[in-house]
Amino acid sequence: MTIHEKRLQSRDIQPTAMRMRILLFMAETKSVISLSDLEEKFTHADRTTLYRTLKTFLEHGLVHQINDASGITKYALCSENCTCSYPDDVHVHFYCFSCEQTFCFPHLGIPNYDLPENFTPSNGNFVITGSCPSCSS
Amino acid sequence: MTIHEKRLQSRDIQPTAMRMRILLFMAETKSVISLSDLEEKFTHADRTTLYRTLKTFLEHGLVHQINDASGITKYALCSENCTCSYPDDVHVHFYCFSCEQTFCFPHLGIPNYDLPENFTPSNGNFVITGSCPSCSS
DNA sequence: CTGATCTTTGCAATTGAGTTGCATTACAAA
DNA sequence: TTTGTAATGCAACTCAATTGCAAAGATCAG
Repeated sequence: MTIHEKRLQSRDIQPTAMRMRILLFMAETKSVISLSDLEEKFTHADRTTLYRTLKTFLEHGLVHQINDASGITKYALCSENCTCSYPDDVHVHFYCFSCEQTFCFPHLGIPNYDLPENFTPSNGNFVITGSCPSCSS
Repeated sequence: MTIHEKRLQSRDIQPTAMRMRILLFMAETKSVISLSDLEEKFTHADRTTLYRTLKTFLEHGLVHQINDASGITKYALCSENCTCSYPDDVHVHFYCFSCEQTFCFPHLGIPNYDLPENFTPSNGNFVITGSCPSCSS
């Protein structure tokens, strides 16, 4: 059993061939991806399958979802011990408006905000927009 | 000349009847709205006009844009002296997954993050998701 | 092994937000 | 009033996201 297979099973996700390939791809690229990115990579697979795979990964806490300024939903692999809980596992992301790439900054956490009364937080989405190193020259 | 007319002119926006009505509506509701919200309110007006009005307001710094977990672009009036600059004028928003409403928390600013080298920030989008007072009962 | 059952995948079609081009109308300057 | 510019309305389109249903594959009991 591979490490990726274990990773899926530890999140109660049936490790099918398709899911293994997608997990492998996300682990290799180490970056934030969109559904379209998967479509470009897996031209033989159906859009719906890729879509539902991401949704399954999301529901089982294997990936987290990022809403950047592009309006396109992005996904990134969670760290091994992540439980996607607020605020500890929520971190900053960076969206480059030039190359439209999104980056994960796991070391940049978020403050434990003191919200107005009766506002109960459960998750967070923190995206800083700007120019990335490749586009800042 | 009304206060709203002045507000438009101070941002170099021609104060047409349509724009006055939309600004008035946004000032009255004091909340975060979407294009669809405007459509519901201004049934006689065209969708495109409302869309372009929001775009004009945005480009002239009269409103700021919020990308919450709903995937629908939201807008909120800026404070009088706001220049939409990062990080000083960027603040936290709250999205209720139950009633799907979004709230502005202008008093909750964002940290001045120390980003990795050559990442140049220009704007930020900080949304906390959870349950609002009306839905937390 | 075989059949029954449940899950996963593929195909087709739809929804809805966002956007654009162009014609028409309203407004402002000369 | 005339003329030019800006704003509005109408129609159509793009594209990400989503759903229903059928086909294929995996799992399990007998």
